Amino acid sequence: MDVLQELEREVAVFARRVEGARQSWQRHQDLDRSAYLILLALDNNGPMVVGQLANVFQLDISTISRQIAPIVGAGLVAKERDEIDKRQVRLSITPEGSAALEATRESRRQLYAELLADWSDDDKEQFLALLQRFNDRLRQRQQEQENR
Amino acid sequence: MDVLQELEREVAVFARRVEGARQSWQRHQDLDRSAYLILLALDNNGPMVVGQLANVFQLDISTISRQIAPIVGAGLVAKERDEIDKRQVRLSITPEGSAALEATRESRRQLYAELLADWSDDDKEQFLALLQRFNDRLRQRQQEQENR
DNA sequence: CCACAACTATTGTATTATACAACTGTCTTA
DNA sequence: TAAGACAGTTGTATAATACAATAGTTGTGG
Repeated sequence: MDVLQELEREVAVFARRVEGARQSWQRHQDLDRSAYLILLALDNNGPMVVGQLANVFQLDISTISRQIAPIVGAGLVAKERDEIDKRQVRLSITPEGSAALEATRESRRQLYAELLADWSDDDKEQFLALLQRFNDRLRQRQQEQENR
Repeated sequence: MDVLQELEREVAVFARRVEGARQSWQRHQDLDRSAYLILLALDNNGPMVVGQLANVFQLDISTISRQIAPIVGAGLVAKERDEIDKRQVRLSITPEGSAALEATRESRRQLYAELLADWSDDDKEQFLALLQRFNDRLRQRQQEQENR
């Protein structure tokens, strides 16, 4: 068996499946994918400007600009011009945003608890470690591609 | 550290990243994602009808119907009405389709060889096994959701 | 046995996520 | 200080998807 080929295939299927599952998984009150990821980033890193988010997600600034509109409208993130460089727009998570993030996070944690109910702690930790390693590698590669 | 929560997050990032990487990874002659996955399925399972493919990928029949048009046009899959049930359309991979699939597969195998260059064989096998297990679980869950 | 309901696939239409282009306002530098 | 670089927004285009309407085919209950 060619492990690389199998892995490649499994990753392709995985991406497709996770993507497809988005709609059906999502409970009504949950944040949608882009909002969730943006709030996660702001929660993790503290306030960020639009371009930084675009960079993190490897998306066009215009895409982020559009994705933040509804979550700013909903009061989940605050938007203010940077005082030092007035071109930039600084985004920070609000208390309401934190609450919404926590709710969605909990809802998803539940889902994963169910999905991985029969996995040993060791398996879960292994999977997490390998996924993180793979993600780091992908991030690194994307950086390289930019600087070329 | 909450392993489930970390895992959930890592999966979300992973899906986003793999999705985003699609364009930049894809060499010019390679099959696009939908063509690649459809040819993989036909190669694996033998001839299938449109509805079966839709079921495998959890997509609407109309979506598959549209996705097969270009690959039929390119001669990579053959399309014929089922003789027994003339409503159905039977799809099978052609020799050209097999060749195209093999080429894309090899190109991706190369990419993965590079991405995972410093992984031990053991790590790769572990990751593959865990991914497969997770994918199986997702498939199973989607089945459950349908029958409800 | 046949009319009508169910099913398969296609095509029309709408939505969503995305990128690129044009533009505005701000900054930096020669 | 004028010219170019930069950050973000908004307009427009494209791609992937779902749902609705339709056409052709099959199965079934009176």
